[in-house]
Amino acid sequence: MSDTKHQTNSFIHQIVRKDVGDRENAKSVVTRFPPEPNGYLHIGHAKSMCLNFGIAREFDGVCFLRFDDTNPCKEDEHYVASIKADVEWMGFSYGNHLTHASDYFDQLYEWAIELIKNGKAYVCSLSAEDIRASRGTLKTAGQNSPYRERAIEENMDLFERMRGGEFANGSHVLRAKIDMASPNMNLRDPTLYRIRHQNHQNTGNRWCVYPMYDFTHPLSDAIEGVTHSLCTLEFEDHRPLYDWILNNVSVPCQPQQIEFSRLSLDYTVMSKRLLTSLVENQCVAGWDDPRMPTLSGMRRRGYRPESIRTFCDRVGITKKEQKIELSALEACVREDLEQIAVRRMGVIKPLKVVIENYSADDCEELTVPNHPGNPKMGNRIINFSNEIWIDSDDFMEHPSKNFFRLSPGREVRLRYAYYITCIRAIKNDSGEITELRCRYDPESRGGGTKDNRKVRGTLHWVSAKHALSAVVRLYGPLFTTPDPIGETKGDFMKFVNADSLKTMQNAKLETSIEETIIGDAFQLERIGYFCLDSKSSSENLVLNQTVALRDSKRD
RNA sequence: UGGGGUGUAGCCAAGUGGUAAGGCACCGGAUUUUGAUUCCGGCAUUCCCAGGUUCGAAUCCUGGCACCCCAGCCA
Repeated sequence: MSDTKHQTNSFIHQIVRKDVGDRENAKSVVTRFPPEPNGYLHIGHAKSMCLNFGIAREFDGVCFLRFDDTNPCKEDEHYVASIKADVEWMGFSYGNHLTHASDYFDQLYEWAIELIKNGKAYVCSLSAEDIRASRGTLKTAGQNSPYRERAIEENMDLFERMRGGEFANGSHVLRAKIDMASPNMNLRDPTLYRIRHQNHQNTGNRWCVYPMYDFTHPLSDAIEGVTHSLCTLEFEDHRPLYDWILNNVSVPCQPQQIEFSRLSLDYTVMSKRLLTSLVENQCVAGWDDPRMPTLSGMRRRGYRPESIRTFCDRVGITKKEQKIELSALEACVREDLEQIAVRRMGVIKPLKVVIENYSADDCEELTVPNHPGNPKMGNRIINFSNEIWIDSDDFMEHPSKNFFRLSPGREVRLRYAYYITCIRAIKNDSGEITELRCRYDPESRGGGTKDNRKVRGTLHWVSAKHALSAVVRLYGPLFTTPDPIGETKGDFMKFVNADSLKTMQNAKLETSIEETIIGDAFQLERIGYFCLDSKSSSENLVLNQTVALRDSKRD
C-alpha cells in the first residue's frame, strides 16, 4: 500500500499534521471507520476507509472498525460479516480494534443519567408528531415541550422505567435540553434515547431503549480516544451538537469532528436506500452484481483493491461535492490490470474461418508469451488448425475507409500464427455471412515474413476444434443518464439501463483459460480484461468483463 | 439577512500575497505482431461575478450570484 500521494496532502492531513506537530509529546492519532451494519459497503465507503485507515497508518496511529449499531430495527448480523470481509479485502487491518457502539451501551446510559442529574436532559412524553410540530421550521423558532421543566427526580424515575420496559414504543423519549429557538435545527432539544422493544444483533434483549446517533457517536469517539472523527458533509450541522455532548458529559477526551465531501460516480447511485431498491426490484442480480458500485460487486467484476485505492487517492479529499466520471475509475482499473493480467485469446461473437490450403489433418502447437511486455510471466501453448474462430466484428464485406481488418481479398495477421487472405465469404439464404474461406501463407509462421511486408491488421482467433465454449458477460453503465437522481427528481427507476448486461452465450476460448482461478485477472487480447465469475465452473464457464480495453477505432 | 457549506478547464484537484502543479477526458504525432500498452507534444493570459486594497491578488477586503445540506423517536 504505497499508492497514497495525493490524499496525503488534503486539508485533513494538514490539520492532523499540525495537531500532531504542535504537541510536545506528540499524541498518537486515532481514527475510526464507523459503518452502520444495514447494507453493503460501496466505493464511497472505500473513500472513507482509505482516509481513516490511511491517516492512522501515516501517523503511526490506529483506526477502529466500529459498527454503528444503534438502530436494531434496521441492522443485521449478516451485514456485519460482509462489511468485515470488504474492509479486509480492501487491505485494511483493524487488528483488535473491532468495536460496536453497542459495546458502550452501559456507559452511554450512565452518561445519559449524568445529563439528567445536571438538568441537561429530560424525558419528553409528547408523541412523535407533536415533537415534530413543536420543533418549528427552518425559519421559525420551535416551542418548548410541556415536559421540558420536569423535576430531575421525575426524569430519573421515568428514564429508569423506560429502560425497565414499562412503556410502549414511542411513548417517551429522552431529550437534551438545549435551545428550541436555535437556528440550527439539531440543537432544538434533540432526542437522545428512544424506546424500541426490539432484539439487537449484538446485545440481544438486554435493552429496550437505544441511544441516537448524535448522542452515541461523540461519546463512542471519546471512549476510544479518537482524535479526529472524520465524517461526511451532511454532518456539518451536527458538529455543534457533537461538541455540546462532549462538553456536557464527563468524557475522558475531546475528539474533533472534521467533515469532507461524499463521493459520487456518474451513471450510478450510491445511497443504500437506492441500491436496496435496485436489488429488490431485481434490476440487478444482488448486492454483488458486477454492475453495482458495491465493493462486493466490484470484486466480482474483477476490480482489485489496488485500483480502488489508487482511485480514492486520485480523487482526493475536499469539501467540494465530487461527481466523478466513470473513465477516471476505469483508468485506474486498466492501469492496474495492464501490469498483472496474463494475456489470452477468446472470441466473443464467433465467425468460422476455414483455411483452405491448411490440411484438415494437421494441427500445430504454438508457444506464445503470457504477457508480451513482461517475459518473466512465461509462456503458454495454443493450438492452430484449419478451422478457426474469429470475432465477426473483425470482418467487413465492404470495408469502410478506416477499417483495416479482414475483408475479401485482404491479408491480415492471426496473432502469433500466420498471415491469412480472405478468398470469399459464404452466406446463408437470408444473406448473413456464415463462414469465411481463406488461404494462409506458410512462410508467415509466428506472424512475420522474411520480406517484411506490411500487414495492417492483427486478429485474435481460437482454433475451432480446440476451443472451450463459454458465456461471457459484458457490462455497461447501470443508468442511461450520468445523474439519475438529479435528472429524474426521484423516479430514478425510469433511467435504469435495460442494456447494462449483455450476455454472449457462445463465446470461444483458448484452452489455457481452464487453468484460470476464479478472481484471477486475464486479458482477452484486443477486447478487455476478464475474470471467471464466482459461479463459473469447468463445465459451465462464465466470464465477467472487468473493463474493456481502450478503443480508438474509427470505423 | 433562518442556519451551515461549496465555487480553479468537460470531470477531479494542487495552490495558503510573487505571476495557474498533477490526474482523468479530449486532440495531434512516434513506436507497436493487441486500433492495447509505451513515448512525445497540445489543452485556463486566468481562478463564479463586480468593485476595492497592493508594486503585485485565485489567494486580502466589500458587495453580489449560483449550487449543496438541515425541520427522523435514521445514520
